[in-house]
Amino acid sequence: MKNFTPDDKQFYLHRSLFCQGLSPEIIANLAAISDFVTFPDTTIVSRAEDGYTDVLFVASGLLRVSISSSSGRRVTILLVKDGECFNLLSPYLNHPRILEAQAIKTTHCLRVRAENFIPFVEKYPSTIVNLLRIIGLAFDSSCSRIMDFMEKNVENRIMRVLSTLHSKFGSPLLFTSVEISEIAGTTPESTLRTMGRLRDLGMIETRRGQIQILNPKALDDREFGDLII
Amino acid sequence: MKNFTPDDKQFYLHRSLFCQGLSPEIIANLAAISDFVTFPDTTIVSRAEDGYTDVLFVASGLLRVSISSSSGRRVTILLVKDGECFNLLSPYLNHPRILEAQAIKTTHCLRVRAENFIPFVEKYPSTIVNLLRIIGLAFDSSCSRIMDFMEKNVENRIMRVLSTLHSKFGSPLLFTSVEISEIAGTTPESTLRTMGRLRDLGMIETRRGQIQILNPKALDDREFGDLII
DNA sequence: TTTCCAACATGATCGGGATCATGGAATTTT
DNA sequence: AAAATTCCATGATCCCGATCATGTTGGAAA
Repeated sequence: MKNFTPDDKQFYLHRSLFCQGLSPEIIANLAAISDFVTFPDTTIVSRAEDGYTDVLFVASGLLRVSISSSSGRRVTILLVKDGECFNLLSPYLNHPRILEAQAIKTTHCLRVRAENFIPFVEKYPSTIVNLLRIIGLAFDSSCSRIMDFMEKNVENRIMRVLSTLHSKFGSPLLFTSVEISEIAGTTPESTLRTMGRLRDLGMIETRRGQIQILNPKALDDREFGDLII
Repeated sequence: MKNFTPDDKQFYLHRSLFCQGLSPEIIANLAAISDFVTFPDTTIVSRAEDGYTDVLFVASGLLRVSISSSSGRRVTILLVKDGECFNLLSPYLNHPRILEAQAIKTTHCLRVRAENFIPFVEKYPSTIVNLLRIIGLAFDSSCSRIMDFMEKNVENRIMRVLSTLHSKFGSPLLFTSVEISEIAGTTPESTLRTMGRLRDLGMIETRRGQIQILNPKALDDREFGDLII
């Protein structure tokens, strides 16, 4: 990837969620304390408990934020795409975190070190509104997932995941049954069985590694608010 | 309850988590925009989707923050006791939320309206650090719960809940099996069966409405980080 | 083209925990 | 004191979904 000028940085930041509505001056300052980093596909960005505190603004590519258990099972919490950011909270948390992040495409990011991010936010408190809105939505989504685990069966959880992915990434979805199962919190077998049923019902079409959503509305379920992946 | 002077307000705020390390000037300002409110036992403080945006600093009593499903099941997300706060995020979220809050003891709070809270934080950006730390811990706890649902059986979840409640409220715990089950995300029957086993193992003692934790360490489980209730 | 591997598909089994049911014990109310 | 209510306790059943197993298909690599 070519070298990036300050203008390039501002270009990317300007279209990020975090910077919506912020003044050019603030964005310029954020650009000044950021630098470009590239994570090739499959790179592990951060591990659980490793104390990673950089804030990343994704310019292109995709990061998977997940948690792994000792039994080797992984749950995907978030898929961070261009315009979104990762690790906004870590600068403020001294405790090591259980989240881990991996690039699942070649991913270009703007990186801001915690020691620069904290003073930046304090200097420009108008950024707090966006910051807390982003965090708030993530928190509510997380609560929503807890309710899904309590109340919804595998079929409903997968329907919701497909619907959410569809509105975020469009169609067709380029995910395998393993990836879907890690998001929905189930097994690949159950995912395939469920998708088989949905296919029979004419709600989706599947090919190897891709899923066409034919009827997004039928998959929708807002009982516990918005799900964010 | 008697009338409260500004000094009383500052006294309570000073010992709250949110105000740790903040200057007296900031605390005085927060006191100035707050007013005392009392919620008698069983009062519903806010309902899902009702757009409640006041921030509450609990001075005494207990608030239960929970989510209910259409089938009538309730999951307890947080128990907010003195020194803790409720609804820090709502001022920043326009969407109605799925959380609901109820006083489960007579509860005295300092209340700050959203329209005063937002300018307050912007005026004193040093509050952000505490704010984001509190939110961050809650978010991580929420992720931790998702993992618990995925990986842990009812027995382990209940052990973890008991251990967490014990370190927060001390011994004996004044909770019924219904309340424990709503925190652990299971049924009262499973809770009683599990507690029966724990009793046989000599880890707890139970009486009607109270639980003595005899061996807190044996109940502890930190695989997915700290649980916050 | 053959080999190899990842992904898809589906059957069979098994168990954890929800659900239903029943009864007893402790408090509170009348 | 009797009645009513809430909580504790435990047995019986049943079902969803994890797990194990086996086979197929598609695409890439050798």
